[in-house]
Amino acid sequence: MKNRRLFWRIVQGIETSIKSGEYTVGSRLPAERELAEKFNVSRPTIREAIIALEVRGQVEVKTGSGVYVIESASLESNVVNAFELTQARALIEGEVAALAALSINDDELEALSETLDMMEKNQDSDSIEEADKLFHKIISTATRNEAMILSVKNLWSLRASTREIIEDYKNVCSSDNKLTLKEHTAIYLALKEKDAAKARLAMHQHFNRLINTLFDAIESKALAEVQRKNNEKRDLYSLESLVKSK
Amino acid sequence: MKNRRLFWRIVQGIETSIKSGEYTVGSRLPAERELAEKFNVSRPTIREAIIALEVRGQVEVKTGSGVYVIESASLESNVVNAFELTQARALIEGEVAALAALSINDDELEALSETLDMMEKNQDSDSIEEADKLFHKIISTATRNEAMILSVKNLWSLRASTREIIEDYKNVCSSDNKLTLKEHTAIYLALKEKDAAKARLAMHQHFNRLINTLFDAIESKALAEVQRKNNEKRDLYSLESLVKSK
DNA sequence: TTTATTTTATTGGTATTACCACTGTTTTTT
DNA sequence: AAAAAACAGTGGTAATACCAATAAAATAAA
Repeated sequence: MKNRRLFWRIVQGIETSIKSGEYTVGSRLPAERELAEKFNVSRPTIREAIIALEVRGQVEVKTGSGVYVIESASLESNVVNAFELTQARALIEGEVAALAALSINDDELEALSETLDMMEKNQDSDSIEEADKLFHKIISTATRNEAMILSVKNLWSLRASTREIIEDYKNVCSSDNKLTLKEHTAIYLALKEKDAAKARLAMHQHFNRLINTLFDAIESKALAEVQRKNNEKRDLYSLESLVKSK
Repeated sequence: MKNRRLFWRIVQGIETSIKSGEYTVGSRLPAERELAEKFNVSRPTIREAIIALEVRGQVEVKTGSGVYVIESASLESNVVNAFELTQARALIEGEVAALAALSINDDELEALSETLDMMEKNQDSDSIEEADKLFHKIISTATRNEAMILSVKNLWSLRASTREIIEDYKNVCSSDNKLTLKEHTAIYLALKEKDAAKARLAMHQHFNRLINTLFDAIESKALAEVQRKNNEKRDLYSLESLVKSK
């Protein structure tokens, strides 16, 4: 997890300065020579950091003028909370399951079955998360649709990107891993029957339970004010209004 | 469109070398000093290019050892064809429409209506594409779910990333823009009624027609051998087997 | 001979310096 | 007052040197 190379430290430093508002959107960063002095590194190192920021789409470099902070720079990732992510996963992976039911093969079914065993035998949270990840990955692969696979992958990296979400998920999964196993099994059976509608439904139920557990987990540790907001949102993120209208 | 800064040329050069198979996946790139000589630039410039490639996730740098090509580096973009993309958009944006139906407001409905006008009045393909893009973007925004919005955005950038897909889409959209307008209107009306199921269905029908048009367009210009393959795939990408099972 | 250790060459990591090209401002000229 | 020229500041690139980590080769030990 350590940033070995020096320029990553600079990237991090500049990023936090952008987030904190020290360098406002659209404004110019200090000159490379100044930044070099400020961070006590050489100018090439500063340049490397700026290029990394540029490739990430956070700054824009104008020759002869300066380095400017792009608008929609930093904020994007943090606005996604665990509920939004879970709802998105429910809807997208629901369709993924339905699609996979039509084209999954015996090898993949076998691989799915193994992840169930893995989840049943190992009780440590790392192994469970590993099995969980593999389970969903196998199903997305079974769709034979690279665009769907990429979408699922993007959602997963979104989950991994935010510390807050990681925390929330960890609490939920490790506590109720028996439920998770049960739901995974239901999905597996639906896929085995090649029943698209049933697979979609099972996937929805899996995530719907996850959403409710998330709410309970957060409520149990949250302040009263937060509770109010969540109760208002509970309807918003619930799948039930969507499911019933089918 | 020109790559002003020198290191972008190097990035491009190395990328094409990776794609062409000159540098195979997992293998080591030539040393920085060699690359500098090969491209006739200085070593710092090579380093900048490598950092850009690293941030993009195409290579991995191991201190003291070398620069290695990441596995999933080159292939991703090209394996997604127009059919896969359209199927994925159908399924995901179908759910997006259903979700949006529950939370869309009057301002957004008004904005949607304007895109319909725009598409009706302007007949040039650029304006139509602009209106199309805006239409789908407004709906995704109406979900109030950043993860869904991001997913739609990712699919759009996937569309823009592959020249082949752009070509295919351009043929379809400009030829049948009256159909597109009609289908967009149906989606709009369903959203106005706040009918999630109807919105999803309308979105599915929109993309299902697109898939079929894509097949026809490609068949009309393709060779006999390609035709055979496509006919086999037609079932695979069709939504009908999914829709009927609901 | 096999294994462990040391040496050595190679590679990336960083710093320093210098000079160029581009940009925006200031000053000078018209 | 407007246009042109000079200037200072910025990023762009190059060259060089030395450091640190790695991996391969040579050596020593078993």
